[in-house]
Amino acid sequence: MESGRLYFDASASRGNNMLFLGNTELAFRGRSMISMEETSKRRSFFTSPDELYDEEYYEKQLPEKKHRLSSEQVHLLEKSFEEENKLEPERKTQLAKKLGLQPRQVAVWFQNRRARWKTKQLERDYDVLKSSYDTLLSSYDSIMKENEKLKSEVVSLNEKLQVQAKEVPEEPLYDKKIDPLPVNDIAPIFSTRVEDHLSSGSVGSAVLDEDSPQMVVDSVDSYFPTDNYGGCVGPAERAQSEEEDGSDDGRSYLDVFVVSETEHQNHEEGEALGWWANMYYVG
DNA sequence: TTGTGTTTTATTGCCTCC
DNA sequence: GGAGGCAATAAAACACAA
Repeated sequence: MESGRLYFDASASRGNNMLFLGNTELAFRGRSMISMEETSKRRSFFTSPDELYDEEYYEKQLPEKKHRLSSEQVHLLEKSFEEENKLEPERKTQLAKKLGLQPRQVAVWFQNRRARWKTKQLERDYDVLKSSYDTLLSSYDSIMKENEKLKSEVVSLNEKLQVQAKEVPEEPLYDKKIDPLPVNDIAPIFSTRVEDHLSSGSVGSAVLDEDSPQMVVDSVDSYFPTDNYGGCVGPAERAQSEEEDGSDDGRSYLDVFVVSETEHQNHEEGEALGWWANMYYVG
């Protein structure tokens, strides 16, 4: 208790106004706490009860004053708040005694402190969400660029393949009966698999549409069948991240086994059916 | 010194829980 | 119905630029 302070407790039960000197209740009526100095400036401390109960006098002479807690008081309250941000009655009483405050003041302080904490927490949450959004957006942009680049690569390779097919009809590397896969068929194949991965993966609740980030084919391993080639992408059987493979280029790698529809049926009979494609997310 | 914005202390009203 | 929590708000105290 700071010496020489009178405390008004409108607290005790809302509306039943009491005045405290230290922990001693005094009969009083009014709204706020007043410092001893201010009290003595306006009238003597030992004002008669009649005067104290004179509403008009009180309102004219005693404007509302608020008492700032000392830094030691605040420090102790903060320490206590760190331990536990809720205040059970026993702790409230103990703290109040220790600090020389009214239990109601301690309760109010905790209440306001919780409100401040909540506001800060909201700000922190906002910052986290925003930075996560920004990261996602930038990786989405680079994936889109990469996607465009790869699409045009597929187009040009497909054209070359068609030219080659005309010039060398008996080319043994692939089956002449099979037409090159149109690029429009290839794109949905990859995007479908990415959707599967993202919607259940580490990015949480990512919801993808046709504009959403898509997976990029990084390289295709050497296993090409001699008489046929890919039509669809099989289930991703092993996934690895940069933590696992030691690379640190911001990409998440995923090896995907690529199969054709027809060969998928063959697989049931135990035959080899496709090739590994190394895909990655930029992120 | 003063005007203005921010922080802190306190009140009020409503809600939930026991 | 009382106690305690919370949101909204008031108002004193404080900080600071002009």
